[in-house]
Amino acid sequence: MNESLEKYPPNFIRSIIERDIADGKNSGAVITRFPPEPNGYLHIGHAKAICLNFGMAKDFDGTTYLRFDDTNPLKEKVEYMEAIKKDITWLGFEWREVRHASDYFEQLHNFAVRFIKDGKAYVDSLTADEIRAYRGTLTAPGKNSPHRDRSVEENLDMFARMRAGEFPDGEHVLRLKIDMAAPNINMRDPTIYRIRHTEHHQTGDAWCIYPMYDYTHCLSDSLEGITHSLCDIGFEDHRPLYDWVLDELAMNAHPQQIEFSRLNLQYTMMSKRKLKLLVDEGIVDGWDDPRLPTIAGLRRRGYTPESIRDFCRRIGVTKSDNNVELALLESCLRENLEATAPRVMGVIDPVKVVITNYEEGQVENLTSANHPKDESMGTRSVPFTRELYIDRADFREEANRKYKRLVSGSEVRLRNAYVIRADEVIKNDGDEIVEIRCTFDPDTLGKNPEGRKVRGVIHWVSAPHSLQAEIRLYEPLFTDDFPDASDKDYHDLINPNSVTIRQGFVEQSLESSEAGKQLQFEREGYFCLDSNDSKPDKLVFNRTVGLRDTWAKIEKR
RNA sequence: UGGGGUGUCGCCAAGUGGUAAGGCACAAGGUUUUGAUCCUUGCAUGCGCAGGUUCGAAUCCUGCCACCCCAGCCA
Repeated sequence: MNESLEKYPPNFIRSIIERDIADGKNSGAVITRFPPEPNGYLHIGHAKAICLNFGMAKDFDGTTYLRFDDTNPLKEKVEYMEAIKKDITWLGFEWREVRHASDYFEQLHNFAVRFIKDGKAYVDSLTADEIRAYRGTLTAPGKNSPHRDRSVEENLDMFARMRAGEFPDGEHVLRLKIDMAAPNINMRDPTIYRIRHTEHHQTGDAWCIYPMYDYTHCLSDSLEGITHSLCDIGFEDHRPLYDWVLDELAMNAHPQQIEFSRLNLQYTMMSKRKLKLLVDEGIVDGWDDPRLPTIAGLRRRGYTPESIRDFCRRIGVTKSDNNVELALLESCLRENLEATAPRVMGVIDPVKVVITNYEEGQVENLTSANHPKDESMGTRSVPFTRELYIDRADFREEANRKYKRLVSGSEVRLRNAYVIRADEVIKNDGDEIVEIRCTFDPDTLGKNPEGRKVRGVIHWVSAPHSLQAEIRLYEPLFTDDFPDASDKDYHDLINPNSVTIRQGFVEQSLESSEAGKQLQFEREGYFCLDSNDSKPDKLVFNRTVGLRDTWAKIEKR
């Protein structure tokens, strides 16, 4: 993929950065950060943020920090941090440095003490419920806490004792003293520290008070010298608080927070909380289940980093609500795989074909191109024998002229091999076809027969040489196109056919295929070996995505 | 009902006062030993609605309308 093509097309964030550079703001530097909380796996919505943060910085010769927003030890795990790093790297991005919000705990604490000394923060001893009641509502102003006017000395003393562990969880909090009547609820004396007697995955038992997001994020950004702090639109009305904290502290660096809208993708959900439920309830196979929109799931399914980056570029960056069609993601995938995936043959729903005029025991090694347009991908040898498998959908006893496959009494081309004619059908007691007896025309290898036109081409494998394989076909996990927006419980929206298991046969050359390597099963779609379940003696393939299927559309009419 | 946002083709999205890019999807045709790919063509007298300013408005002004987000000691 061309470097310049990888650049983001025009968008409002790019415009802001360009203007800042032109104005000489930040001496022309562009420093961004990707700040995930390690409380779950990354999904395609995060990919949008990753591509934006890393991509934008790269486009302007800037750099990007990976910062774990680890201010809530109750929900976070090192396992998630490792998974996040792996996913970002796999997507093709390099961070300048890994940081943690917890790296700044000491500085954050010092700033808090400064706020107290300046009379701009106080220890509140109301319960959580009382704080909520005092906050007021969307339309009614809040009331001042009775503890709001504690003296600086008392606040200092109590905050020190909070840190020293003298109080149980929930007994006190530290709040900023702003304005309980502010129309923006985020400005009604936000809580910035709470007591949590919990071990932290990075700082161990060094702390029993932990700073909250709004307070931590802006200061972490400032301390790192972030120039453009890109976040999702949910934080738009937190921006006044972001700016307030930095202004009150007169921080040297005051990053600019810019909000963009989250990705909404058809037939899936992006909420980390709900994804975790799907995993915890066993509705899916784990965070890397190929039906999930997680980066790990997409990877296991067979998606490529290039296709995901391309997708993120094509969906653009705006502040408007969006409902992106799955077809766009799939189109990016197919475009990438069309060019890069070697072709092979695999039969998903096999039925036996016997070529009655082909000598028993004979084996011809036919040469097949690995790609129809890219000769550099080379060729491979595919064995042809008397007994083959073809797909059930590629044979009909009767059909009209639109059907261009094998029909009783007529001919079809076997891909990369001969033209055959169907002579006889053998069925079992259940009226199910068990064998199709055919004859082949030996003069049709690499050339068209004389005097007649053969319209169809179907794929096949040699019965004695092919390898048995489990093939997993996927459909969307949800039946509703935007399950997150549905009124119904998500359990009632699960697609019962989200995975279909088939026992098929694939050509011999796949014996040594590696997990995750993309292949095209000709006429079927793109597949890869499952990284978790495939074994040398039990191959398991995931269908990443099917080929565009014009025939299915015609047939539907 | 307070505050903050958003409204350009079925979906995404450029556009920043000079007469509606592009992609996906869809449709029609051509090539083809993948009903794939590729190629060609078509697809908004119109930019939430109504007024106004202007020679000229998706872009500026006014007033409406619709939708989304916010009341964690989560991020």
